[in-house]
Amino acid sequence: MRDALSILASATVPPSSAPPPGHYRHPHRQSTTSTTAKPQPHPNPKHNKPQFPTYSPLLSSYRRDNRQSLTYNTELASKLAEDGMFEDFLMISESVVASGVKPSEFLALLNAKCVAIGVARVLDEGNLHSVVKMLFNGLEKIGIDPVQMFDAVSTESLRRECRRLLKRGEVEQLVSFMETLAGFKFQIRELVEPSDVISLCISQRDPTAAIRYAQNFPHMEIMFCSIILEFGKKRDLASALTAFEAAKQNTSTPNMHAYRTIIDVCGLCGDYLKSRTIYEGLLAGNITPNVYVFNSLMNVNSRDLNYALGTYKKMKKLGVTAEITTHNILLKSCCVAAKVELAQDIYKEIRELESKGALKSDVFTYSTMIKVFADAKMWKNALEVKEDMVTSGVIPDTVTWSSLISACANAGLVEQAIKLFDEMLEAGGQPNSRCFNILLHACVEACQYDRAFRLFKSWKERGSEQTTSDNNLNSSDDSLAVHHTRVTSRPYSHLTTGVPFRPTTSTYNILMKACGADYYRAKALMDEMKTLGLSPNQISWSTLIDVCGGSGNVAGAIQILRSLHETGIQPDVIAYTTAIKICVKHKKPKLAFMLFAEMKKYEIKPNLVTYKTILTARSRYGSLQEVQQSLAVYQQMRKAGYKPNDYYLKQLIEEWCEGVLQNEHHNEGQFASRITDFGPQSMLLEKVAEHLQDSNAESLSIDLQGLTKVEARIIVLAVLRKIKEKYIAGNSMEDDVSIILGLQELGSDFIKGESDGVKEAVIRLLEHDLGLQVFAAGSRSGRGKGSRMYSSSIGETIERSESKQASESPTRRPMVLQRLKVTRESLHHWLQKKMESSPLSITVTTQ
DNA sequence: ATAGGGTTAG
Repeated sequence: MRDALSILASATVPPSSAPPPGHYRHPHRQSTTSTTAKPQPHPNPKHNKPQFPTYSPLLSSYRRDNRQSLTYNTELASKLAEDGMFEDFLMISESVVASGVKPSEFLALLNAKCVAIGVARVLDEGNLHSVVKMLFNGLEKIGIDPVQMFDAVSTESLRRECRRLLKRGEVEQLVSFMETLAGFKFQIRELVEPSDVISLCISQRDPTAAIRYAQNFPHMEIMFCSIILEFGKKRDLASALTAFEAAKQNTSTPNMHAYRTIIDVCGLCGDYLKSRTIYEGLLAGNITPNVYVFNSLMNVNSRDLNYALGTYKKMKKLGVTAEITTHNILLKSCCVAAKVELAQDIYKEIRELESKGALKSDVFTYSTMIKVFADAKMWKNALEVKEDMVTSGVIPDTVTWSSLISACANAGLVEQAIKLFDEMLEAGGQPNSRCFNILLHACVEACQYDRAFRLFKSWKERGSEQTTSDNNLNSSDDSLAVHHTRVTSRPYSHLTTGVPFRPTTSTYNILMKACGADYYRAKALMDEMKTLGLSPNQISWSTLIDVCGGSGNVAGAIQILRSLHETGIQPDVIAYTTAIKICVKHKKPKLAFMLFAEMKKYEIKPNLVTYKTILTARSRYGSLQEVQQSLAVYQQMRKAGYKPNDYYLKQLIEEWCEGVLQNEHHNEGQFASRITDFGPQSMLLEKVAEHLQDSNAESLSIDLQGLTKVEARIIVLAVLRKIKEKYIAGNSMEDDVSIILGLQELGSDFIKGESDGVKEAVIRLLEHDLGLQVFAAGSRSGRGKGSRMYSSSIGETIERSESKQASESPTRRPMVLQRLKVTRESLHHWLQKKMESSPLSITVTTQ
């Protein structure tokens, strides 16, 4: 009591004296009381009601008489609390308790409503945290349980504050508040819905706050898992991982649930490698993952069949029992990898385990297996699985039926698909949009476009009938069925499904494809889709481009692509590839290349299909520039990591190169080489591309090292063709053409291998076929000595030259880079001759 | 707590 009073007294002394030692004072209050002893309006302008002033008569009277009644003191405390002056409230409270009043007694006498108003006031002032903490600490020190002091009304003001912070998105404030309240044993779950707090943390990408909040709950592990999962759903792997690490720190025993959750999240975020790292972390810590962790790991990595199988083995080795889900995931993995046989083996194994009672196949097992066969177009096997299923007493669900129908659709069996659809209805199955779509697609795949439209129309009509007149269902049902039976002589029960039909964007996309080349019909479908509140997706646009182009309207197709940009939709690779295909199909290679350049401008990466499509744009050789263009595409393709095994381009290059010979009197129409002679790993196209690059224009050196005869021939011809094109364009030859053959040990034959016969083949081509002059030019011997014009007897010349060189150095035979030189003069002569025999070329030059 | 079905380009 004395202590409290002296503190109280010090609060009123002028600023010249020592600052008040009160530990209840927060900085703000301290400054106002120390700078002025005079009354002063509350610093918060919104706060109209003046605070309980330090000079108030109540306090003065208190100072005058220490021995006032308990009632008076509690009234005073309530009043102070009501005005939000909790420092003073605490002083009074402390003095009351110090005078021997039991905290619970004091508490009972306090006006709870005043406390509630005061709490609300303090919270409104915005200095929530420190004030609440100060108050609670003070209460605790006195021996009053803060929770006890908060009745329904004041708790409601806490709750209101929580809602306000939540609405404002003040995560830090809210979570700190929660921590404080939880520290005083408040049931924070009752103040604010935990999922709302977590959601706020997730939306603000604040995993730390979420974890801090979760730590206040007895079942924090479960909350950690939901935090990890929620971040995953937001595709925020980094935050999910932070939450996961925190979860690990907070639990003494490894939380398998958290492990499997983070692994699932890795899958959601597309980072399957990370899931492996996490799993390896478990193994490294000598912790055996449970079956859920293994299932999740296998599922996330199901695109990598070997990994999934390896994990399965590891799991067995560690003594973890695989369950049906584990096997289902393995089947899925096989399905993705299109490994039908392996899937069959696993399926057999499952059935064997089942016969032993170790396992029970479920609807997932059968549906997945049906999908395996559906993808492989093995519809009969798919139907067999259905029989297995029926004998095992497992009821097919919508997904099972859909997969079965899809199996027939993929095999082009419309009738069978419809039969299954009917069977499904008879069995009481409820088709959904996906199922309807599969059936429509079955018709489209089999080019039964009319049928697709008829089905669509009947389903739509049925849908509206059901919504308008449910009572007339039966009569209209029958008449409709009978009508169709008469027209088409089939039982068509699928027209009367009794299930509402809700078309989706996919439905419309499938139907748009069924429009064939009828652009206006496809366009009308797209409009209809929009009126139903469905939005066209990338597939819709690509299909529309395809239909438009297919109708012969290339400009229209490109226009659609452009309009996509204008409406803020980024066309995807497929939209561009489709447009490029249209250009190629309508023999507009320039447009195709323009679109190809455009897509790259928009940073849309071409894929294998795009490259293959664009490379078919030039089916016949044209100008050097055009060949260069194709070759540039080829090089990009290689750079992007696609296999360089393109038949079209090789053919194009070969044709273009051999074109050099077209005007020679021999070789008419006959290629000396065949494209099939190129090895699969051939660097030919790379080399040709290199030689034809404009940057290489002045370099007249051809390196034939490591090439086969056929390849060497193509390269030489390519360079000659380039020279010819340049010549026609007005660029004359400045130098000899140098051909590098390879290293040769002096006096010996060429190093045996692929280069065998290259020299002879090249010389034959140049001298015999083209009538050019060729010199041998070993780099060691120089022009005067080693160079020798080849005569008609090539072999003899070489032999003489070689034996002479050999005798010069009998003991040590150095390596020499063998070269050939084609003289500038003979090239000029050849070009001249070609101009004469090719009037078109002359026309080009004179223009 | 995990697993299965539909539509676009070569």
